[in-house]
Amino acid sequence: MPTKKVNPKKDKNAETKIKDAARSVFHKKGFAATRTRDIAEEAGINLALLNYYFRSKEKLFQIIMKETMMQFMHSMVSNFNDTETTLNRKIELIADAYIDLMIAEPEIPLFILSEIRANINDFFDSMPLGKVLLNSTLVKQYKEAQAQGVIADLKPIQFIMNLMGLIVFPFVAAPMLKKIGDIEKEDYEKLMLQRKTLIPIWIESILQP
Amino acid sequence: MPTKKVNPKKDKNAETKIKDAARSVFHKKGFAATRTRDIAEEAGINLALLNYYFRSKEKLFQIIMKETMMQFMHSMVSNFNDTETTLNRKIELIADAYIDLMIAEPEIPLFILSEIRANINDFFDSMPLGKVLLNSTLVKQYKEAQAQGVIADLKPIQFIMNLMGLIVFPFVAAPMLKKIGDIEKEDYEKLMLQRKTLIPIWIESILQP
DNA sequence: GTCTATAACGTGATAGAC
DNA sequence: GTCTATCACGTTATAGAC
Repeated sequence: MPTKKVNPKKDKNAETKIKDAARSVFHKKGFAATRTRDIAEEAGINLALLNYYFRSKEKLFQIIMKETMMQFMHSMVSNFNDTETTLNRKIELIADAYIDLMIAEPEIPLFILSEIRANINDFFDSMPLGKVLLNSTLVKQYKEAQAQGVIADLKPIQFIMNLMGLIVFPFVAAPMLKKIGDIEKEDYEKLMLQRKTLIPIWIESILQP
Repeated sequence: MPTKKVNPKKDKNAETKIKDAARSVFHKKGFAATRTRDIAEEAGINLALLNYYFRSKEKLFQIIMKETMMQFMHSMVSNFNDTETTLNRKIELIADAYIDLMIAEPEIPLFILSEIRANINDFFDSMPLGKVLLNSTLVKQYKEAQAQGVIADLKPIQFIMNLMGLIVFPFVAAPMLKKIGDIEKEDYEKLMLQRKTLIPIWIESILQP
């Protein structure tokens, strides 16, 4: 059995190189602004190989889009439906997981929002996200807490908007906010890490009855 | 002196029709995904007229982008720098103005965020938004309140992220949130109107020391 | 599997008649 | 000012040699 190579870049075959490059370029520029030549160049392969392996730009994009959505939704769905954790703890875990993900891949949220708008039905047809969130354990616990009167009377969807807005918006608007605040990348990440602990506190104070 | 026509669509000349169509299509699809033929069709004019009046797609886009940024920044800068209003009142006015604007033109926030990312330096070079917000009256009042210990110790930029996130995110993510919550356009607008009064309350409770 | 060369197509832009 | 016809170019995709 051959030992795994140490350098992860060196032992990648052409197909993997193309996919990785495609992910990077699509995430940064979106479908329409991306040229297949950009991807080939970034991957360091011949342009014809892209079509050889993936048939078309469209098909390659669909693969990347699907994987990216899955990656983004996965921790959401699993965190939202954990039956072992309290409401407050879930909020901590969600903030933690998403901020880590977006520090690692800051292009993802704006990519998803832009491409979903361009192609709204394609994705929701193939993944019935529809009722998943509103039937989640998190929302059940939220409604229960409301019935007990321990949190404010606020629609679940408003609560989710607040939670996601506080978590995601600073990443979606990062280029603008960095300019406004004259903040370097490393300092911006520190601000985001602070928000991991602050957001659960803020959400709690918002929900005070 | 000729009386103004009643129907605003009928008396528009070709140049105005093109600009209005361009704004609409660019806002919806962004620069890269927009074809000049889309604009011409939407405007109901001949494709050649677009170049006759605006020279190029690029030039036309720059005009739209500049106007849109101005529209979006205008109420921000003026509200942020009003010396007659208290901090709490400013937050109310900002939420009110922005939610009204985005109900009227829901495509604007995602358009701006996407195109700024694609073209980050072009815009901030021509409009020195840099220090405008952090030197604003609002931020001065915010710091003053902190010095007096009446609000929590939280960096101004974090405060602005929260405020903007709570206001803007539901519009940026509207297509996704509508699907998740199974919400129609009119009901979604009602939720947004509720947030006008809720956001100032939430911000206040977040800032509780 | 990988390359070069080129076909096929879409899009931005213009020439020139009216 | 407005139109038709067309050019010029960039981009996606493929044929065919190796």
